[in-house]
Amino acid sequence: MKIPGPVSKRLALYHRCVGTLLSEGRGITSSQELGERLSLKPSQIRKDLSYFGEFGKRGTGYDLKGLRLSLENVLRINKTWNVCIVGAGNIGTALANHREFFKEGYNIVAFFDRNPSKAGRKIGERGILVYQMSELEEKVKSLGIEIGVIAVPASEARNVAEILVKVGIKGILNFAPTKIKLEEVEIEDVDIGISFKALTFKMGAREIERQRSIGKENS
Amino acid sequence: MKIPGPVSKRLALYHRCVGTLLSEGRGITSSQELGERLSLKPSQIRKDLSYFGEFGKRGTGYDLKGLRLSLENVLRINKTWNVCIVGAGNIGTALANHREFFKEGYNIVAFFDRNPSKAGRKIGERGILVYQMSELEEKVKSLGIEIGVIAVPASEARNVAEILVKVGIKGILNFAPTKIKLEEVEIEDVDIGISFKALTFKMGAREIERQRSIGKENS
DNA sequence: CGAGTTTGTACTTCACTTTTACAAAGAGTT
DNA sequence: AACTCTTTGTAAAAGTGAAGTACAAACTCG
Repeated sequence: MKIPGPVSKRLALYHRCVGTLLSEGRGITSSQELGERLSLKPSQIRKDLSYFGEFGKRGTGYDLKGLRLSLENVLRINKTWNVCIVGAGNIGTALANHREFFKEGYNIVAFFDRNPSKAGRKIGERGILVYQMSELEEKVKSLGIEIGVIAVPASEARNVAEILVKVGIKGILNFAPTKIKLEEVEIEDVDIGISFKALTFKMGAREIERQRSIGKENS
Repeated sequence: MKIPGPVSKRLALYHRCVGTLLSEGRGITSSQELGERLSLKPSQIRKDLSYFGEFGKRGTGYDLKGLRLSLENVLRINKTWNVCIVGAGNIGTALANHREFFKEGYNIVAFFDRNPSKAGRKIGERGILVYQMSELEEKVKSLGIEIGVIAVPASEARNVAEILVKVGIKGILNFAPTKIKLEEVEIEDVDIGISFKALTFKMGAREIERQRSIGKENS
């Protein structure tokens, strides 16, 4: 069965919300409550979940612990993923210090950098080692790395992505401001520059709308 | 006229692609070329642009400099936006060091942090000052800040957003792992945790598909 | 002037997403 | 056990965006 694209991000939101509810000491929830917290229609939540099974109990709702487990299976975070970051710059460092990711099953185990003088350094609070690019293939194997984060300039991003594919990486999180398209691997883009521009575009649209409605008012 | 949501992000992509073409020394382009570079249909690009005017020349294509200017008007980056970052942590520092944003019209002018001991420090290569939260209102006015970046833990994010709205901020870029919904302001979320989970979900889906097709092959 | 391009746009079709609506299943009460 | 209330799961309908088609209009170039 084909799963619509946006579902994956919503599932991740559900998982996070379930975690929040659990930490508030709650035991069960409903599609309605989740919908309120996430500004989504309850029916959409039920439909999204129905792609993967029946996790609720009619008349009661969803058992939070069970739902979390189910979502973790669906999202494939019932295991720890070993992650490497290519590019030992600011973004990479920020990621390495974000202990949230480790808690959620993503374990950053190595940095790689084109600049050989960075090799041997330790990055961030957890002191993650920087290796040379030439060591990538060996380290991916020996450390069991399955996910690569691209945190290099746009001009190098495609090249890095191809290298990652070549050494057997199956998933890439791309922070470089460029669209990479490769058949052999899943790529998820995090494009902050585009987000800034989309924001100012929407701010402009809102401003125009505001002025238009004032104009109408006075006419 | 109602503009479809996905259009804003595509416009930002066009703008970036136009910049790349210009830096390659090119003078004109066509919807076909843009389509090839961005993996989009030429008709969609023409359609997106047509929402905002007629920027091309029939028989020739688009003058790159003119198109860039037009896109900058549409995206509201024909001016410099003054930006503040709330939360002087790792993400904030990474943003402050990203000179790309400044080049594109987003000028980070101040940090704010709840922790008073951080006040007075200078962050990043450009030495941007950290102020106390109590100085927010005054600084937003005196520095002409219009955009706020939320780079604090999820638990504080909503509170910070409400403060930002109160002092007159019109646009928020939210890096905290939580969905904030406020009527009075445009909010754009950058949610790295969700991107990680969406990635492993897709990796799992691809794996299942692969196994399924192997199974079919052997039956 | 005529052939060849390429845009801008109207119209259609298609695919996907969201919403609506309701039967089915269970909980709680009397 | 009968009845009410709640909430799920899902089929069907409605809505939305994307893709494809088609073509007149505008421009270039020889």
